[in-house]
Amino acid sequence: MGSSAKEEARIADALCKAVLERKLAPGSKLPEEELAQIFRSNRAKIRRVLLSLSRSHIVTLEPGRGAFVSRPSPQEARDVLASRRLIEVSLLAHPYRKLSAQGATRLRRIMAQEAEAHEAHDAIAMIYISGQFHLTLIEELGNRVLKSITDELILRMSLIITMYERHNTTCCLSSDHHDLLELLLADNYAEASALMARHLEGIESCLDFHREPVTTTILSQILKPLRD
Amino acid sequence: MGSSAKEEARIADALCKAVLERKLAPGSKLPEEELAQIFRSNRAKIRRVLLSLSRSHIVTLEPGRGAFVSRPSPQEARDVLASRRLIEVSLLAHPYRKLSAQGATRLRRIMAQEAEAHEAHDAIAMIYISGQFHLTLIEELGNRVLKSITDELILRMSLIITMYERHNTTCCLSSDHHDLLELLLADNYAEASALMARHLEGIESCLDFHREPVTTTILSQILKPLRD
DNA sequence: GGGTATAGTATTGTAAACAATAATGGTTGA
DNA sequence: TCAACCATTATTGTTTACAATACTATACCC
Repeated sequence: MGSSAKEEARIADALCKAVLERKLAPGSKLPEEELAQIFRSNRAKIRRVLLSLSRSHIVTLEPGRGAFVSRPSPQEARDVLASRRLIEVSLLAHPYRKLSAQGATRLRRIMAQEAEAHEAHDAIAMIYISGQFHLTLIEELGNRVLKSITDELILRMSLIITMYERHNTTCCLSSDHHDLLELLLADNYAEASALMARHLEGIESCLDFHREPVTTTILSQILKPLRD
Repeated sequence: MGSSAKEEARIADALCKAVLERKLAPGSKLPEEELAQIFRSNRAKIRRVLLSLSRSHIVTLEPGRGAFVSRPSPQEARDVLASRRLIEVSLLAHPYRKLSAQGATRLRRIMAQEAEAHEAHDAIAMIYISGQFHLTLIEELGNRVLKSITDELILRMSLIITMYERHNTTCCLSSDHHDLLELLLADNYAEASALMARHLEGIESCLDFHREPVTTTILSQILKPLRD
């Protein structure tokens, strides 16, 4: 049975979600045995998952020392941000196809969740849902390849924000998402693209690459609730 | 010693090069034991390499059946082409930074190699060098993240061309590369971007997604010269 | 007291044997 | 002659034990 690949995907997803939700700090050690116990799995599977995540630049494998949550350098951070901006801004300016009614519905649904999380002051949920908004937008106006590329970029950006976020800042204004959808529905892609540029620049302006990032190496206790 | 990662990179590179040079046909079986012998390695390392390549969509792992060179579907092909077009065209229109003198030199050197291969009627070398031209361009005007993204897209495109190329067509006119460089040196990025769009569309126009692709499952004999 | 060396411990890396699964070929019966 | 079934073979998947390496703590010397 092909449940092995499924199980590995489950573990990888749990780890990615932990990164997205800023629970796994960059630099954290990821011991194989410990992960195997947490996910009720075995070292071999964990090992494959870590190899996969290292290919996505989420995890860094140091030979002989083990796996660590990646710590993107300021240069890598700038490159990731610029790449994401290039893709999203360009796609909005020259969409692969126009936003369908169905697509608009999907986006609205996500925005409703976003508002809900906002009401509940659930910052963690908001980060995740915000990512989903961007990804859905790319899938609707673009294609799946761009989506999977951006998926990885968003994950890497999560690490970047955790490392370099300036204090007392609130990233990713949800009002932008609302305005964005309005512009798309009005077929105003030029303005939508410009707004997206400002939106992403807004996130970037919350970063400070000079600050030496705190390396809160969180113990894996935090992963346990994410098992399933 | 960290020679293990090096060795795996060597094997992965050899396989990627074989894909780039159209020697490994899409659909070809990649038996673990055979690869281990060819590369004088062992199954464990081959296994990790195949897992890595599967994450890059170069190889498809079918549980219980083994690894195969990927066979991108027409839809996936269209998505890969569109994504690459988006990235390269947008980057030329809005480059991260202008082409430096050093960058121009790098590109000229690659174009010289291209001319050389053209003289020698070495079609295989030309494909590889042409890819290098595009990648260098992205590295010079953009950044490393975009480069590595495009690196993967070019590899996937190689599979796509092998599968869907119309007969009697010559893809990727090298004269375009020459004109492109001239435009960049003249600081005419708008025209360069337009030329890149035409250039990539030219490649796409050589494809025919209706044609059922020939599955020349090449035996791995062909890989042996690529061992080192 | 601090720094270095060393013994012990924990973790990662590798290999090999075994189990499970899918492909192959031959046989039998209609 | 063809098709279905079964046995054989080959290949993949998993587990285990072991080897190598890096970390930790203690003791010893300067």
